[in-house]
Amino acid sequence: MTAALAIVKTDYHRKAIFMSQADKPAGARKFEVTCSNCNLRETCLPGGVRTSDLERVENIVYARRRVRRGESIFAAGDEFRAVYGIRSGFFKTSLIDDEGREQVTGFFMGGEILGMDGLGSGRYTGSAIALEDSEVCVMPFSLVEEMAREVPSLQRHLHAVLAREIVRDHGVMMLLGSMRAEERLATFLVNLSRRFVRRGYSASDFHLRMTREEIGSYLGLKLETVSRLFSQFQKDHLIEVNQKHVRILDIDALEQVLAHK
Amino acid sequence: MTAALAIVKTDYHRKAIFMSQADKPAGARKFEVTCSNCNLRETCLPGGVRTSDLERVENIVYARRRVRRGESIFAAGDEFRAVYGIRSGFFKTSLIDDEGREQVTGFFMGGEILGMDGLGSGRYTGSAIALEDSEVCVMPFSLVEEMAREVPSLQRHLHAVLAREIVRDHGVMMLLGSMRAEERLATFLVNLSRRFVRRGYSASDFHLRMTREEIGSYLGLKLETVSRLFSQFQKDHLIEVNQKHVRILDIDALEQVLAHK
DNA sequence: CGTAATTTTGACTCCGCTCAATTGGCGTGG
DNA sequence: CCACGCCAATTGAGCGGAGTCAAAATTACG
Repeated sequence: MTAALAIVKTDYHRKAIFMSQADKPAGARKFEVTCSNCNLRETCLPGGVRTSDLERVENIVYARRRVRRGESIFAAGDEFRAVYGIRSGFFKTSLIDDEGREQVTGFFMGGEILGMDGLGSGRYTGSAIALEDSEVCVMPFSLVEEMAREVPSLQRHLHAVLAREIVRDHGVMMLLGSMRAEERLATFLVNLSRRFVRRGYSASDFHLRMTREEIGSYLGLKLETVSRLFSQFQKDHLIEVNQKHVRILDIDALEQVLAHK
Repeated sequence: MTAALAIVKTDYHRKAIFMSQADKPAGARKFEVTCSNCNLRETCLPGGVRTSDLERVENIVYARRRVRRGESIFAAGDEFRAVYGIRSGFFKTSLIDDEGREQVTGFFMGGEILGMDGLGSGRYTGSAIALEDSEVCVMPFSLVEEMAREVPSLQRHLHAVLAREIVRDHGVMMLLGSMRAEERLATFLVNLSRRFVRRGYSASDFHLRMTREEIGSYLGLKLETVSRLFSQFQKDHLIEVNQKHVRILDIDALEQVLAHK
């Protein structure tokens, strides 16, 4: 009990330090949904933490923050303070190189974690931008680290989340390094579909939140090529496309696109 | 003192469990060089751990392991038990996809850490293969996690190492997604050069441990293209190449290759 | 020392890029 | 409500960079 109180105290101390305009608590809203009853918990940071520890662990969510479409939750070069769990919405992360070229490094949705790239250097190396109105859970990293020392299951899951990002990146490297254009787009669609399913959305019917240019950047293709491939896939009865709306007609065939070189 | 003893005891317990043919301690050799007097400490896992804690932390190096050129320290699918700090030598990491295509995901040298991709799933997702006779420090991950809970500076550095890998991967994504062939190879050479310098080797004169095919796989190019680019760079007096030996003649010009699209 | 592996170089091909014009969707303001 | 303008997406024509196929040269290694 003493220990628990000490932790709470520390939390408030940290919160005072951490407080900023951008991340201030949204009043009582904070407690409407806690990690305990969040349906995205398993993919998110507190995943795998057992119920008895969860009460303590959910204190790492220091605030919720709403972001509108087009806004960023952090930008390259910003001081690293927190990682963000996506409560709702859709994001892209990207890097800008010296010549101003944008490289989209990923698309992220509910339950996934943003901002881990800042952990090494003390600054975020990329930016995270909302592609639709969204809400994120702000998890000050000093709290995460502190709690991870005390709750092994949280520590393990933090490591798993970091490793998952590394594995994901390696997958993208494989995609960019050794796949042809059609395979890249098919992979992209299949991957999106799987992630939507897991969140209870339709596997075959969804709305793309990103532009052809953003898809192209992510896949190492030009936007015209992406557009042509969508048309091609439609002609081949693999999908139906209408602007940002996609319906997958033949997921097996789409997966076959990957299978035969 | 009691605490210290308890840890030591735990270490031995873990070691007994962890013991395997592949990773068994190489007798007394283990203690020739410890983390304290290892010149690669700063890049490696114990980096940033202060001297007073170092004595405890160096117990995470449970053994040294020699690997000959061509041998792997772990392969995709192997059970994840440890991460490996490179004591000496040179490695590639790679993935094999369903069609048997290899994608080289990175090249690694002294002080760098291998195996972190296994952390999430309990199995390594890629393989690490020595490109020359090498030696690695075996760090059982259960020990690393345990110690990270007790030594905050180790915890922080572990996170930094994981994040560094993520940032590195994002850099490769940018390279693969938005650079032309010459830019890719120039980036690769400049990057190698910088890493050699930091380890006390020549910035301009080095031996490539990998084949043209491996470079090509890493850079998303065919081996013939890599070969042609080497010849091209030589013709332009940027480098001198003779098979695996490279001498950089004009590092500034090489960096310029990146600058102008 | 002989065989296999790696590297280089050439000739040709083709996938994805560039440039350009057109269409469609959507919010804003008259 | 429609007209306008802006941005996103589509589609076409032509080109060029990197891939493919092939052969020769050089090196590594058992």
